[in-house]
Amino acid sequence: MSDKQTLYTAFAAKLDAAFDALEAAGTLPGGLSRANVSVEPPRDPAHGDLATNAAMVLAKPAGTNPRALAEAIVAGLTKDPAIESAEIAGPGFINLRLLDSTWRDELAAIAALGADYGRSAMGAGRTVNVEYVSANPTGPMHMGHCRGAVVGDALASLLEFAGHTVIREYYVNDAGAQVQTLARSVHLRYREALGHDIGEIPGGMYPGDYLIPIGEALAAEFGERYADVPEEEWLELFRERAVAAMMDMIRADLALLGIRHHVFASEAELQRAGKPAEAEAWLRAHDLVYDGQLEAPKGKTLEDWEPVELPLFRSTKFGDDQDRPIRKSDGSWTYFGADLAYHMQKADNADELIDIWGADHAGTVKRIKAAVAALSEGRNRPIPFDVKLVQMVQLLREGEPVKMSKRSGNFVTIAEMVEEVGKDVVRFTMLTRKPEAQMDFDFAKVVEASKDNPVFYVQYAHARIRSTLRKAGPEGLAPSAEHLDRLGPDELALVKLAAQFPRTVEAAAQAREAHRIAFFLYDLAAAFHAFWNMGNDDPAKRIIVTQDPALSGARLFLAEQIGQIVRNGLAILGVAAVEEL
RNA sequence: GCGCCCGUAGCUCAGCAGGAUAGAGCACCAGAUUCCUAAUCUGGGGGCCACAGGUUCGAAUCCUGUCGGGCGCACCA
Repeated sequence: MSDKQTLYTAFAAKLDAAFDALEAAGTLPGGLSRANVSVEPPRDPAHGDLATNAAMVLAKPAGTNPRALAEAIVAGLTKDPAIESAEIAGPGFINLRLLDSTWRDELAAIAALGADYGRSAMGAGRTVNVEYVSANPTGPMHMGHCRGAVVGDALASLLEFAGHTVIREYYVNDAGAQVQTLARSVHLRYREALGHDIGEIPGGMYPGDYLIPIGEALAAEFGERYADVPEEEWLELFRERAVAAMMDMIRADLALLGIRHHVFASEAELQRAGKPAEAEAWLRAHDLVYDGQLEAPKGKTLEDWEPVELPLFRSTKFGDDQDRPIRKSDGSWTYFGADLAYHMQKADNADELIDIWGADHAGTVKRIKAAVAALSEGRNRPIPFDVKLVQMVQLLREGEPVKMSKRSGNFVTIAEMVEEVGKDVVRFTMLTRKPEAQMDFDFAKVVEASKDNPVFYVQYAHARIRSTLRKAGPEGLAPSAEHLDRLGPDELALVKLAAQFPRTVEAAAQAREAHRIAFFLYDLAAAFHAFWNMGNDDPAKRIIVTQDPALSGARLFLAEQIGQIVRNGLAILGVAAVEEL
């Protein structure tokens, strides 16, 4: 896939060749590690188009000083016809200036690749499992789930764009005490639908109205059959029906955000299939599980604490603070015990695992990482595993916190949010902050049509481009690559920024940080708006200059490609690029 | 007490897996806008990157410690 090569990797290759030549000539000793050599656009565009730190990094191991080495490298590089100039600056940077034609060619490359511009092959052949959302199936999706959902989904798309095969997975916790409580709550609603007096919903039960229709459906189906019989006769059935209904609801909520998982993995099925027991057997065989006693919790005193012997996983061997129980004293699996087996199952079908969790689960990161580390040993292959913690979002309305009470079941749902501000606003806003930082989400601000609102600002850039292109037709003008030589420094500056999209994608994928795409789009939009504004003062700088079709054609072509990149970036984020506002 | 995350302009935040003089928006100050593609534009001031050490040619970035803020610390999920 040579067409996937970015400008930067192309020049890194040239630099490599220059080093080979220097080694052959004896200027450089052979075998130096070039791992720390970078080729990047300098922060200050005045320094040129590309900069490399090669001389500084290699000078010491080469036994020479940066300046002398830089001169030798420069001498080699200036032979390349694509390099207009190479000069040494600062402590030993080599600044390269490329021929303008390089940037015109890049513009043409954007047009040729279209929606594929920026796609990378870096993940080719690798399958990554991204598990995200995984909310307990006990109610509708609310705000607490939203950020992780968007972050996970955008990350999955980013990794796909960077060439990975991605499995989008949701772990359904349909086996624990919580879903039994759910089943009992639904049973109440079932009896209520039959006309029984259920009084107040007892504390500890799920009080939400969303369970009423489920109770009604069960009443219609079963009549009085399960109304006054012991729990054993209906609990399992009601659990299954309730979970199924909850998952339908959750899937619908996720669809509102444009999220669709490939795999919904059921904890109950996992247990029925005996996976946790398999995991335990293997771990015991390798002395990674033993029967022992838990230490009493530190920092708080539990009155009812008493030591019990439990099967413990040696997570301390892999960096955890304490060994962790995989089964409870009644023999049933702990959440961790099942989750451990679940990660084993995921590792069967992927080279790499990523979990997106809420920050409130931070305390359990070490044990699950320890579990996967142990599994890596068992699989005789490393299973790279990353847990991304997503911080909470505070909802505001005109700067005032939105009051929510879990107890009354009164929380802002994702459905309500999407209805109020729209999917694109929710998604983009969630990605305008790095996930591990807390964020505010102000209903008033995120829909504001102003420069202060990044969602709007990026959308507006795209809409402006599209409206200009629409306007060009009737004027007898069209985008054309024929006279790209008419593009001047202002236009090429825009191209240079746009050309950073592919490396931004790779860097973001490498770091597993989709929000970098959002920030890149904001920068690109800002540069485009600035370019546009020049036309306000000077009509000759407008995109459409009616009396100059050649120039207009070139600028329209430029605008079209900028729009293409905005679309490509927004596509990764799962945000629609609008034609008009 | 222990662990994890965070600490960058008055405010909200970026900072590209160590690079050149630390950036953006808001707010503030000074200008522009009967023209146009204006759901505005141009310019300016403002920083001990919490603090102290260390690694390095070079640190906001990596390491150690301190201080401050948030979260977590069950056989719960």
